[in-house]
Amino acid sequence: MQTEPATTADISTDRHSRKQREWQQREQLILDTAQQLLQQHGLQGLTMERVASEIEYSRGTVYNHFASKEEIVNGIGIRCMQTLTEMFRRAQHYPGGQRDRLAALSLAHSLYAQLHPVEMQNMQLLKSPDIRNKISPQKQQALLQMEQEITGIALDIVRTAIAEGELPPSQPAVPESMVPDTIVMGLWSMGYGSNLLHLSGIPFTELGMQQPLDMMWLNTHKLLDSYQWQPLSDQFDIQKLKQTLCTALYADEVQQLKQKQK
Amino acid sequence: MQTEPATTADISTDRHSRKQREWQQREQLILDTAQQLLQQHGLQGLTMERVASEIEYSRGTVYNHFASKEEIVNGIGIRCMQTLTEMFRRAQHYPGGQRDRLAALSLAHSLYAQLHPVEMQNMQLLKSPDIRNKISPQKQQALLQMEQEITGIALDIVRTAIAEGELPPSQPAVPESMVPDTIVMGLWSMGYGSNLLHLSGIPFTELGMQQPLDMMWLNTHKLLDSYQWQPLSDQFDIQKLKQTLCTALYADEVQQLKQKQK
DNA sequence: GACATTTTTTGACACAACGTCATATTATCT
DNA sequence: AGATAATATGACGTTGTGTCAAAAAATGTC
Repeated sequence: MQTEPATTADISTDRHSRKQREWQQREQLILDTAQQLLQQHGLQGLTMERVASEIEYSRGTVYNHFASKEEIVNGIGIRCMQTLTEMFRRAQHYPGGQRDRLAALSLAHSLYAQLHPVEMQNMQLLKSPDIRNKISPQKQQALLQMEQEITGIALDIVRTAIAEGELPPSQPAVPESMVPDTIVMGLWSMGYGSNLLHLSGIPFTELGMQQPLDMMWLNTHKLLDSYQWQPLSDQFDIQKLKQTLCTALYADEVQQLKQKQK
Repeated sequence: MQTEPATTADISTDRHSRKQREWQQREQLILDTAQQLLQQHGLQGLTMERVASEIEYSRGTVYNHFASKEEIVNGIGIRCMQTLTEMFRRAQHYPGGQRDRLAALSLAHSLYAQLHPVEMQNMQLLKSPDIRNKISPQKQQALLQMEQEITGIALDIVRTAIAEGELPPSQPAVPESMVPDTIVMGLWSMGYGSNLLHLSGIPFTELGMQQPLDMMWLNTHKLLDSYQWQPLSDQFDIQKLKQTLCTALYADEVQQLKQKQK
């Protein structure tokens, strides 16, 4: 039987730790390769066979790392969440009001979705029950942990806003304890939905509408306004804010995006 | 070569029309069977082989109707949109303010998502490019048409609301011509996102949050409020409205849902 | 009703990918 | 160097796909 080198203890001999390093390095190599295949050829084009031949090992070896294609996709998902988390952290420390920071999360989410459309779309797929069953509980847990981290950042910002008086703690029709959840979930679902609709390829213009992402920024602020989150959007220029955030926090990503669209 | 009987003309001889009827009947039978397989065994469990054996024809025959599993899923998608449209139409004719009607759409969407989780989730899958390529443009068109119909209903309601003065035609930061789009897209993406997040199986309670659907109704109304859509939600009881709409429009669906959760 | 023609159905075939596992290979330890 | 443990390999059985020539059934003609 083959077992993955223990990840916890056992850094005693540097021999072992080297092995471990190599193992993890290959794990990343596999994920790199798989992600590339996913981007270039879609989920269909991502097969264990191709991954194996690409990294110049045999299929069996790949199976030593990931028990199925689904686990690979899960692995890619985790890495996605990691980079998204990193973008969120930048927003979290943006020197400005909490409202700006929260809005920045929204922006980050949509930039990310545009930069990694395929990954984004396939993460959704990971959620369906019959696919979930093919992923070890451990690895599911790892993904969940990232999700937890990300929501944590958002919740923190809202709580700080309340503490600092930007946002009234009590809202009509919402129990006080639920206020942060509700706001975070509102933003999250709106962002999530907009991004997925954007990626869906529905020709909105033919349906007599604008593109979802153009309206998302607007609606995000409308929602924040309705919670009386100061400053309200008629007191500043939301388009300007977007520009500012883009250059201050996400210059790199915007750059990449331009590159990509060219 | 085998060709599908012409769908347009040629009802001349009743012999032909009978054939055609039989053909369409079987098409439905296939979709029925496939949908059932999808619900019970997930997308993995839906195979041409099983469908064929289930309807007691050979695989070849199934391929005469649908060139691939993807086309079957597309077919299921179209039927889903049809029943959703029907639910939307009920909302459209609800005797009440336009705001109530639009809110009813939101409700319908979420009831539907709860009743047909698997279908809902897999419709999203249809949107990824590499799957799209496996569906004939014609059949894609059919799906698109349903989408068009559905957005049409929503847009109509908003326009009527403006005409009747429930909703100010001009909004800060939104070009007047874009107001209906923006509102519809806001609601759509929020509903879409909430529903998908709800189905995602993320254990929100473990992340210290409520369930998405509980907050969706609230946030929907917050959003409408922020557009100054009268009557604002502090002038009536949104929970009460939900109840009313459930019994007046969607008693059946609510019933089914209870059945299902039991 | 018998025969020709067209339509529909069938299942065998070639292919692609999956996941397993006994065996071969390589690295490590003494 | 020889023993032992870790790792990699690829052949194998299985399941599913999509195609297509041939069989079967239905339809049209006399």
